[in-house]
Amino acid sequence: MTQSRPLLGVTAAAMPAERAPVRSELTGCPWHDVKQRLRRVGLRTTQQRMALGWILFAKGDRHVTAEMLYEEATRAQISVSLATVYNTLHQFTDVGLLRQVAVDASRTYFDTNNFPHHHFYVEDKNELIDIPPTNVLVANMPTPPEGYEIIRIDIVVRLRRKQG
Amino acid sequence: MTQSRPLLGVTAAAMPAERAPVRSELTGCPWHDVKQRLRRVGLRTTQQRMALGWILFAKGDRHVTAEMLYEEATRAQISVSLATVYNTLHQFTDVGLLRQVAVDASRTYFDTNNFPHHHFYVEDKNELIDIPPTNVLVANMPTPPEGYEIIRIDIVVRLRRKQG
DNA sequence: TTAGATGCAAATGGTTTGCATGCGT
DNA sequence: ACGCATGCAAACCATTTGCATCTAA
Repeated sequence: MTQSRPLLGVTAAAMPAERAPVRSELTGCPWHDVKQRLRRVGLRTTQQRMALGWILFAKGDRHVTAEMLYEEATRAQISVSLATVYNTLHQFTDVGLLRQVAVDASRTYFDTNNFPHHHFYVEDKNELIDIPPTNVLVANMPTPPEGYEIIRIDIVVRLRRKQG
Repeated sequence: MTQSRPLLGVTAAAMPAERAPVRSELTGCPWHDVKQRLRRVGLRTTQQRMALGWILFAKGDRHVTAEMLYEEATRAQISVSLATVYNTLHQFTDVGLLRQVAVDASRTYFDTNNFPHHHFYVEDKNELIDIPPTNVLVANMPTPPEGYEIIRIDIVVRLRRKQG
C-alpha cells in the first residue's frame, strides 16, 4: 500500500549549489561570470561554450531548444555548429547548469532556471513559462515502489487560449 | 500577480464518459466491448483497429509506445503496419480512448488509463507506472496568464533505483 | 458504392556520431 | 604538446506522408 508524506516547497537544501555563488565571485560582468560558472564545474572555457553560456545565462531565465539557441547564436554572429550546440546543451545539463524539460515529444527544451519550479506549457504556441515560485505547488508526495527513490517531481500545467 | 485556487482531486465530472459505459453494454467479452468502444466514438470497426484495441484494452491499464504495440501485434499474428499503429494510436487519442504522456523526449508513450492520474517514471528502465488514485496528488492550481485556460495538469515523479 | 482505412516506401526532422582539424591548458 | 572541443556530413531513429489499394457500411 502506497502512503503519502508531505512534499515541502522550495528549501535551501534543495537549492543547487551553483545558484548560490560566493558574492565575491560575482562581478556583474556576464562574460566573466560565465567563465566562472564553467570553471566551477570543470568545463574548458572555449569560445563556443562561452558564447552559448552568455546567450543562455545573461538574459535571465529562459527555455530554449537546440535549434532556437543555434539560430540565436548565428544571428549574433557567433560561429558555432549545431552539433556543438547539442553537445554544449547536454554538457551544461550534466553539470547542473541546465535542466531538461519534457513537455513535447517532438522537441527537447532546456531551462536555464535550475531552481526547483514547475511550468506552464502553452500548447498552441509551443511556449514554456515558469510558474512563479510565489505560487508554489504543494503536493502529497507518494512513496515510490520498494527499492526506488524519487529524483524529482515535474509538473506541467497545460494551457490553451481561452475560447471567444 | 498570480494567485492560487485549490485543485480538486478526481471527481465524477472529471471522469471521461467513455470510462463509464452503460452496464448493459458490457458483456465481458473483450472483442465485443472493443467494438462498442469504437462505435461509441464513431470509428469504423476495422480488423486492425479491433485487434489493436483488443491488445490495448483487454489487459487492463497499460503504457505503450508505437513500437511496443507493433511488436506485440506482430507476435500475436496480427497483420498490421507500423504506420497504421501510429494512425490508430493518434485516432484513439483524439477521441479520448488514450492519453499521450510526455516523459521522455525520445519516445511517445500512450496510456490506456484515461482516468485523471499521474505517473512514476523509472528512468533507468524507461518504465511508466500509474500513481494509485488512492494516493491522489493534491496541488494548488495556479491561475494561468490572462486569456489562457488550463487543459490539464501532468505530474511525473521521476524515480531511480535506490543506491546500495 | 464510396468514403474512409490500410500498407508500403519514401520523406521528414530532431538528434547523434565518426573522424579530421582546432584550440585551451 | 596533449587532449578535449569543434565542425562537418553522414547516420540514426521515431514519426509522418503520399498514394495506390482495400474494405466496412
